[in-house]
Amino acid sequence: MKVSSRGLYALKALTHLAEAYARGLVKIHEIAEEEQIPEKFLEGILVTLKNARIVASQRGREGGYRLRRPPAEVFLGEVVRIVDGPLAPFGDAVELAYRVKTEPRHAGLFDLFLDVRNAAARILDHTSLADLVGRNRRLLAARARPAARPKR
Amino acid sequence: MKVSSRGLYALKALTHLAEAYARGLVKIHEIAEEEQIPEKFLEGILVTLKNARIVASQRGREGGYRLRRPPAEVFLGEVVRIVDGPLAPFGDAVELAYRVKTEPRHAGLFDLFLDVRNAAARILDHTSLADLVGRNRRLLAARARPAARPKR
DNA sequence: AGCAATGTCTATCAAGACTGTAGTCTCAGA
DNA sequence: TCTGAGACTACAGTCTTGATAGACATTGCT
Repeated sequence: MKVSSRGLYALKALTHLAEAYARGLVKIHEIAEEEQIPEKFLEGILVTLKNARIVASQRGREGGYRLRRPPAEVFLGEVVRIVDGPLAPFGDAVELAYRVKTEPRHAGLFDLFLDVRNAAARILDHTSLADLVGRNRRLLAARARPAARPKR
Repeated sequence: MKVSSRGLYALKALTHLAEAYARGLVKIHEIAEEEQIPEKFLEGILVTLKNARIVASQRGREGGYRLRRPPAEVFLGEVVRIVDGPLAPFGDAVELAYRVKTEPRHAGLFDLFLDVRNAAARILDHTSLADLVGRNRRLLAARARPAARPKR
């Protein structure tokens, strides 16, 4: 799997919407400005996310975007798959399983790729936008008082 | 991380060379034919691997390619990094660590990407060509007598 | 009703990467 | 010196990526 600029922007924008979830609609302009994303480019990304039913939009004055589900119910794996395709390092899970059976000389290789995919999926499909926001806070707090952090 | 056709071909070719390690030099033509890789394309890939000191070549009649190290000492992570770049889903490990510190609003995201990278590295940097060949054999054997395989 | 703000959509574009092909050069050995 | 093999250079077609422009549609407000 590879996360492109598009993917990174999508995740940053969704993080923004997650933090603003209680506030309701947020304008593209605000997101673009605060997250340092080219506004027009972000527009296209948000349309993709809207078609995938991750976000909803409201047109007209006082319009904007909002998450369609609570932040705790939007998982990063879903977002990455929408914007950047399958999590597998090569093809997708279905293709890999197929190749394991049809290319016996390299079954081990495709099987290994499946392991890598599953490792990524285990992380990304169990982390929600709410988890991300929490992680941000914890990391920030850890930076503020590094001495208080237990060693590990 | 994303494995391209180039990367897949590289890994297939190296698997071939690993299996033929005892035989010594192997001609490009043989690899291309048996592994179903466009010969001229494979040529370029092998040059890359030669420059990276993974394989060695011999010109002239009776020339060919061979692994420079025993198959048990060539790890897939190394190969993937040479052909397809860093294992991280975005940037590389150094950049991610840097961004965790310089983009506090998204520290959690980059930290998570580091987790994904580490999960992939844990697999790919601990699997050698020899492991791959062994895995092929085990999978093939499991297919030959599926009843004998313990359930799981 | 009409204006202004805002979001949507389509088209387009430039740059670069990726895949694959062709031709020529160079080297080693018979 | 001839031959078979890898090495190097160039290129073309296609796809992907990141980004921009501008026309169009919808809504709120006056």
